[in-house]
Amino acid sequence: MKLTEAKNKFIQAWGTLGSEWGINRTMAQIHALLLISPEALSAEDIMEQLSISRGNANMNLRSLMDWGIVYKELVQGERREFFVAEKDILKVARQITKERRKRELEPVLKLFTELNELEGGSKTEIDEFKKVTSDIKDLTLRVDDLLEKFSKSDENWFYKILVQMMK
Amino acid sequence: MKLTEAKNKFIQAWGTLGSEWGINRTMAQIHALLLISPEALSAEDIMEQLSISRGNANMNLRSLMDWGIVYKELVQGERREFFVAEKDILKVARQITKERRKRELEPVLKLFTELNELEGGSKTEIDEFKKVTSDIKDLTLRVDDLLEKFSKSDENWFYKILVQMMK
DNA sequence: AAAAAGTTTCAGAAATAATTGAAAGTTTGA
DNA sequence: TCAAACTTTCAATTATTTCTGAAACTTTTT
Repeated sequence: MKLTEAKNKFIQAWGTLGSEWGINRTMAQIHALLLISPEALSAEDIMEQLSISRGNANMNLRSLMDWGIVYKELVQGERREFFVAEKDILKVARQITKERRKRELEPVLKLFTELNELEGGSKTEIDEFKKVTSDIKDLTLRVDDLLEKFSKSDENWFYKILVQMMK
Repeated sequence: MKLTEAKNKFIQAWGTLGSEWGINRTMAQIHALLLISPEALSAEDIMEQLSISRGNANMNLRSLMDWGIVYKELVQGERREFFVAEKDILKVARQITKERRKRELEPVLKLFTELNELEGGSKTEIDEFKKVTSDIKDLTLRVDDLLEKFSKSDENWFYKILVQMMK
């Protein structure tokens, strides 16, 4: 397999994986492209290599920066901006975990906690509702906790989670 | 908060969470509805409560059954079919983990392993590519392994993962 | 200060995903 | 066997998400 082919496959695969997990395909592809690029790329480079418009490139680059996994890089004597991806994969994973937890898990967790406090007698329906929401809340809390540990961890995350789990 | 309101909020939230994580909103809503229902529901019940068409209900129910988190239930003397959700939330989580691993993680893992074998000298570009894909593959393997442990675990999964991690 | 070089925004267009509804298919039991 | 009761499928429609491209904006240089 040639390098170019391999690169394309990687970008494609990263895009597919992203969109299967709720991340915009193009955003994932830009990320992939930057990940495997030894130097910082300009918006033009990205637009060209992925055949996308300036607007699209710009929006998704901004998102990637919001997620904290791509940075702007200013090059001496160059007017335009360049972009680099965080290359430490563990750091990337931690960052994504942290953001998704904050944006998506935290809000439902809050709701489930509220729902779980639903007062009322013991009609079958209410019992079932309380049981299920309480179970879900408990599991979500455990997962959320584990993800939090991971997102705050250093290289020894495996060890840290282990300790945490023994509590 | 009244029960009806709480139910609706729950169904809504489960649908949103689903679609944020790559699962069809309606599929997640049907799942939510069944989860909090004390008895099995017919396709009609579901169509009515969520205001969706027969075709939509049917397709998503089939998907839920493919995922192994909803079952058909035959009621004595009733011609039509009823559906129940798996109520053991841990079991549900395990099942979803198992399926997504199989459908989505396994294929990319396979690709990354291939890409990682890319032969070739030591041009900066090739080095970078190898480095990144190898790092990603390693992390993915660890995550995949952890998820596999979880999806095959019993109630003591925390303990089991812990043991596994010590190896 | 104004032109040049670059960046951002956003309304409309295009692409993708989900849904409907009606026709085709199945199963049951008289 | 056939008609009633129910289920499945799928082409066409609708809804949602993503993308484009041009205009507005910002910064730098002369």
